[in-house]
Amino acid sequence: MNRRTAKESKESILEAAIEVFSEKGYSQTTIREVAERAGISVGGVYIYFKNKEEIYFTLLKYLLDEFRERSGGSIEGIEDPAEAVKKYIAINLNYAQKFKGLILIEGREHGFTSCIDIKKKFFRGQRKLIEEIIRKGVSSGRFERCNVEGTARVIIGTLRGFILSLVMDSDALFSQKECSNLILGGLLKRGVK
Amino acid sequence: MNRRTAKESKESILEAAIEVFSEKGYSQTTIREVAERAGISVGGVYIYFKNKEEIYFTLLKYLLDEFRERSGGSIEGIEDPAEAVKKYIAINLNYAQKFKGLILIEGREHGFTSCIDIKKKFFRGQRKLIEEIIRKGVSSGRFERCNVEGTARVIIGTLRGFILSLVMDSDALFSQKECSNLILGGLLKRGVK
Amino acid sequence: MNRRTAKESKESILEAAIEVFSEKGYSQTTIREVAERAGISVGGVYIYFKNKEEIYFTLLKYLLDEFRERSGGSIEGIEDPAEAVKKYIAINLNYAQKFKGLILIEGREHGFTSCIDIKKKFFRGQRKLIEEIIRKGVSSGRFERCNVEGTARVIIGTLRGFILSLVMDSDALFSQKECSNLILGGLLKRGVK
Amino acid sequence: MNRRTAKESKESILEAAIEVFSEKGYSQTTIREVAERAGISVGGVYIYFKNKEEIYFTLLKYLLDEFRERSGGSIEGIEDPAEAVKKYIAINLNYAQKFKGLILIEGREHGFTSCIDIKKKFFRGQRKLIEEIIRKGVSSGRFERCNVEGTARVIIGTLRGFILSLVMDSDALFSQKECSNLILGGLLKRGVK
DNA sequence: TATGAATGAGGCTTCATTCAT
DNA sequence: CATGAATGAAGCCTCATTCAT
Repeated sequence: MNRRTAKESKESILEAAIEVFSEKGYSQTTIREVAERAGISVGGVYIYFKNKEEIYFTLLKYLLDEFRERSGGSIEGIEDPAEAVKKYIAINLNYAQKFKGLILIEGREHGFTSCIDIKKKFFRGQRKLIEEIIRKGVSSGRFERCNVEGTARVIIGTLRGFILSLVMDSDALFSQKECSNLILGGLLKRGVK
Repeated sequence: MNRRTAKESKESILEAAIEVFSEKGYSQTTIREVAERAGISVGGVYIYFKNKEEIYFTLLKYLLDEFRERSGGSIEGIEDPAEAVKKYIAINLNYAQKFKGLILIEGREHGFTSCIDIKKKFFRGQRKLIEEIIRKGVSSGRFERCNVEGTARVIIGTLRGFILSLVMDSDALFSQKECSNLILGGLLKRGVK
Repeated sequence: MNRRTAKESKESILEAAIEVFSEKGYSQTTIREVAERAGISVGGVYIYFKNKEEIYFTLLKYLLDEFRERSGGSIEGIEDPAEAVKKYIAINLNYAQKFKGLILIEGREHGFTSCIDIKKKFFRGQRKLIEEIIRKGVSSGRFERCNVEGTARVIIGTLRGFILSLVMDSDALFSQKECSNLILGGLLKRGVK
Repeated sequence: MNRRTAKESKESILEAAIEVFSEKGYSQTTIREVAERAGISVGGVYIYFKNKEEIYFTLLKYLLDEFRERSGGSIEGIEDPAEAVKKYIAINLNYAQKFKGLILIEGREHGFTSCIDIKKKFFRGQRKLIEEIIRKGVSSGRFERCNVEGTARVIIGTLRGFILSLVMDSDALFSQKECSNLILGGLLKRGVK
């Protein structure tokens, strides 16, 4: 018997699940492996979660919520929109490095509507955050006038791409600095028409 | 019975496999379904391919090669580096829309070393392509001076992110134009220090 | 914590078990559900019963005993054997309606020797009861001369069939009256040789 | 590999399934055992049947159909309604002895609507058969005037009870003769009352 | 080559039973 | 006595792969 409390057990399962899902993806993750890493029996997992999907869903929800809070909080006080963008990028990349595969990769491998919904909501929220920054940047004159919504979408996409890169070629990363530079400055020469 | 030549059979399997892998991902794809869509028997598939992994590998190789050729060719003659970037982005997004899931998503779901290698090589090649464009842009004075390698990496990452977005929220796409605008122009106001 | 005495606990488990076994059959009944309906913990059940089989066995024994007493008692004073048969049929059908599935259905689903024995003994007892009635009927001239044992067996079988019908097609029941009529009067025309 | 044709395999599975379901009931029957007795692998069973339920359903349908045909056929030509009843009883008991548990017992252990429907239809059909015999017997003057539908219901129930007895106390059977006697003649003395 | 029945390992999930608290 | 987390065996089902034809 294990002396852990129910809460501890549940958490150890979730922690193990983060690891395994991140390493192997949803389909390749077996409950057995999650259980082993969590130091619990296979049946024990089912005390806390109805099924594999629920583990994934719980995890996803938890991580997205945490990220939402964290990213929202860090940016709040920043006046300079360029700084806010940099900060937002930094948080994203750091968080992603930590929970690699989990957050952004899986998405079509299993068609869980619940997951799709929660993700859409999350990305919509993030887009609103970026849009706010851009809008502030534009009205303060720091940013070029642009299609705010489209640009926000592009930035979100960009960051996802970064994270994907993190996952796939774990060696060949690019720096946050280059990333911020590109997004803020673009490729074209200043002053050139 | 069957009129198809060996080559035709093999190709029909690959075509079916593209479809199914794209729709369902690697794990969720069954040989049976591939065989059915290819109009061949289950056993027949194993005449042409050693196993599931080899189908995936062959497919990946084929698509990456084709893309490499196509993207290389389209850009070759373009003088204006900004145009070349736009063109490159357009090709990427079009191609991705066609073969969605296949190219970029799967990759960690199964740890096939062969696939990892081939992908790394591909992305390295693409990066070189971009680096070349950027370098040309910088030396011609059209682009800002910048860390060429880092920037290329970022652009590649960006495009992956776009493609990922295509796959995940198939509704909420952004336009190629916004994408090009951001990459070329950045957010910051022109002429501003 | 719990105010119940041991006896109360045990009884509440048995009551819950009657319900669940009747509703779902032996195999589909889970200890968890019995425990829940009894308002006790899973482990608590095992304080009072060695295992699932023992619960079933105890229950069966209890119900058969109760029925034996009840049916024996009701018939005892009745002089007219036809009335006694009617009464016996009525008691059977009423009791069955109450504990439907339990008594008669399960029985082969699990091969518990203990249960088989107890059932055989019960049915032997019931047969003796019927035989007694028939014998009395025959010697008093009310009943046709017949193979008493065989006829008793048939009647017992008949009643089981009724009860089975009760369980299976809970809508399409037949009346106690028709049942008594058939058993008492048969199909053939009176007076006809 | 097995040389059997698909049809042979499917049949051997069904034959094995009849055996095991009859012996153990639905819940206690494992696919593994059915497969073993059929001389096929576990996976092989699923080539021919979607799942356990489908095996059961197929079997049930087959047996009911066969029985329907057989019993209908045997009775058809018989003029004397009393003979027809005897014959019907004989067929029922013989058939039941052969396929014991399967046909009539299981029914609530699993709540497969498909099975419930098919059984109801079957029993309705059988009832019509009996009703026809009784009606003929009554109009020809051989049988007492009676509630035809109710009586048919009782007879069907009676037979089910017999079969149940067959299954449960496999030793203590009663004879077909006693059964026919009771149903035809009843207990009450001829000419009395 | 081509077929498709067959295999069997392995995944998910359930549940009777145990045991530390 | 009571709890309920934990165990682990066992069941159903899937599917990549093989092989007799």
